[in-house]
Amino acid sequence: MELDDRKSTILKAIVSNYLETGEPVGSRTISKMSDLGLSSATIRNEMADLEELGYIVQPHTSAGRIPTDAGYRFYVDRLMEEKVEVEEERGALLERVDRMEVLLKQVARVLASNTNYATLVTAPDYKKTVKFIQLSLVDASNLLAVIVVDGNIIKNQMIHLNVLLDNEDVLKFNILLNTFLQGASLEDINLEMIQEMKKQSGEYADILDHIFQGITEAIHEAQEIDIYTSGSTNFLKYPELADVEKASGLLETFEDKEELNAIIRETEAEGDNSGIQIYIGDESPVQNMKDCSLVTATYQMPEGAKGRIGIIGPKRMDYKKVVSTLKNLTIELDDIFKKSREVTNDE
Amino acid sequence: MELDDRKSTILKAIVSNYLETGEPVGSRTISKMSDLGLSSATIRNEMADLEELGYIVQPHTSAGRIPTDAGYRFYVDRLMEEKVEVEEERGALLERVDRMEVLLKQVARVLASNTNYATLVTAPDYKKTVKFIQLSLVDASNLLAVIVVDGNIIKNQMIHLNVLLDNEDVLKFNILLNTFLQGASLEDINLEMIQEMKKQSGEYADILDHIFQGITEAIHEAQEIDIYTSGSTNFLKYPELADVEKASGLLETFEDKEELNAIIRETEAEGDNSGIQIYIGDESPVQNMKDCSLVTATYQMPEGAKGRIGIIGPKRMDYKKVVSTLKNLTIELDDIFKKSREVTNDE
DNA sequence: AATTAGCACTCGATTTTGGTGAGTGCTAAT
DNA sequence: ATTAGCACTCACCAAAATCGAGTGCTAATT
Repeated sequence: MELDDRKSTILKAIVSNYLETGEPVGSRTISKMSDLGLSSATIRNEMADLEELGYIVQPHTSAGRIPTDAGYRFYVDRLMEEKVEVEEERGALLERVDRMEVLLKQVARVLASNTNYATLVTAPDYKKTVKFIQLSLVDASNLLAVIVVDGNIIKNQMIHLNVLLDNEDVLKFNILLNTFLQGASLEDINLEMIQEMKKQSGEYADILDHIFQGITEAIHEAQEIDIYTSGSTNFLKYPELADVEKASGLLETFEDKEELNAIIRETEAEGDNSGIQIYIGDESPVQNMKDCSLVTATYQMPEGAKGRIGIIGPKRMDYKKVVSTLKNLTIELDDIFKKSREVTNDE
Repeated sequence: MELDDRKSTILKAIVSNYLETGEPVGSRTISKMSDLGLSSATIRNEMADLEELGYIVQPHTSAGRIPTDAGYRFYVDRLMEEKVEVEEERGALLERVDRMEVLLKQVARVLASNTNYATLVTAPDYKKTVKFIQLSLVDASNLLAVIVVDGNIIKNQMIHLNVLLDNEDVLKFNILLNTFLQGASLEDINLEMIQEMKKQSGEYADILDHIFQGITEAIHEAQEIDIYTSGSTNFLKYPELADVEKASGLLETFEDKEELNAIIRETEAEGDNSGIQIYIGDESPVQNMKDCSLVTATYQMPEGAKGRIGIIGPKRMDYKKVVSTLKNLTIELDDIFKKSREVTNDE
């Protein structure tokens, strides 16, 4: 199934040309464009072969050829020389921001406006163990619970009280909570643990119940996976996706964070080397996206937590540019994390 | 410019019919549909008058009539009898949720799925005075600032330290901060105030600087206006909006929270009685939305803070249903707020 | 044996044509 | 004031005609 040099060259020419123009490309075009110095007739013969091998198809008789998924795949794997080389000079795409949430939103936005595709960014998957818990009395009837999770994710929960507590009580609770929960991973915090704590707290058992409820909610919240998107309207810029049918399917998928998350998780499962993964057409995990390609990259925080950046666009996508932009962005992002350990924070 | 009864009846018939079918409606249809017992010829004469008055137009010669913006306006103001009456029995559309953020997202979602239009919901405009500030030492080099704003909005900020502080220092800061800032409205917290505090803190001035920076950021964040949207893909369901041109304009507007916010603010400015406002076509504040109608309603929290719920759809929209749904939702929402003062919280 | 020129052929895209019918405006009769 | 009647308009649709890019095949060329 390996292609000889000439076929490769021709396939590459076809794909490149199609990526640029979006029109099926004919033998004459290739004959003139490539430096092989072959007539269109010869090219035609080769194209017939490439079609038989499954790399290209004719949308209809008497039209030029367009790449199949396999054709794109071959192009991406073997033919596309990455001009990447991390364009140092272009300098920073990202503005340094301390808040994780804002930073990742920015990444999604910058990527979308740089590539003109739809983008998504997942928050890093922290270890998620409890680092610190604090209750404080905001006023007579409101207790504020603050939970700091590894990676400095902070969650708050306001707890309404129907008994009066003084600061001393609160202090006691704080000690109790921290003794039990500090260092515990979120998944491990379960009913047993809570039962045990209640036992130790004696008289305060029912208030504690109330408090636990709040804390549990906050913990659930901390476990939610955040996902940021941008540029979903870019779908409409590409004629091959712009019909109502497809576009609304895509946009719905893109609005549904749950599903997006499932998708991105799935891609994550795949073993990975360079950090860049490309899913072309039917290779992608979701039916709705069969006319699209998905390209993802992994970024990493100094502590090892990883997150993903991805773009979704038409199969006829500027893969070179996308891969290059993605690489640059992850590098920049890694860098920001490295340099800015000093400030991290909430939500 | 007032219409006699007959013209009104005819106009109403035209609009109703058009809302249902989306097709231009002809004289024969009206003649048969209405109970006026008039021939199509008579209707035709009346329609000619209505056209002259600017309430209806023909998309082309030899087509039926469709309402103009003025026609819709007249319908909405005078002809549409609201079947509303708050459908008690239908019961709760909303699930009770404590977290404001989740609740409002839910409102947007429910509204979108109930009406099949795009929806947006703004967070209530709290008074925004500082209720409580607390610093705590998370670990040796991280200080956590928690700020609770009136309405129980909570913001966190992690502050990295390059000096060692002990709990006593932190306690001192807490007292200082609360003395100065408690009860202050966010807008009032300015440089002068901070200068003053620094003076009083003496030796700790430069650490305080660092801390203020964090707090200021958190306050800025608290001032951001949250806006939640849902169902933007519904635009594509309406043929009159589904061409790429318009749809992408709308979707972009809808993705841009800044702009949305500006829009909703603008509508707010308008004096208002029933809480429901309707903007038809060109009446709407944004060019992109000239083929749409915007309907907004105001909800209110017991403390008086107000927020808005809105839907955006094609001009040919089921105004009755929308108004009714909107009214029911705001009532339900007001109710939830009333009943659930006990728990409020973060973000 | 590989390449190429030449040619008939295919088929989507675009334009042209003509027919159909819903709906109108106007006039004359009721 | 209303209505029946009629000529007229024009979007819409389908069928037919035209066009041209691009093909596959064959026979000639290197």
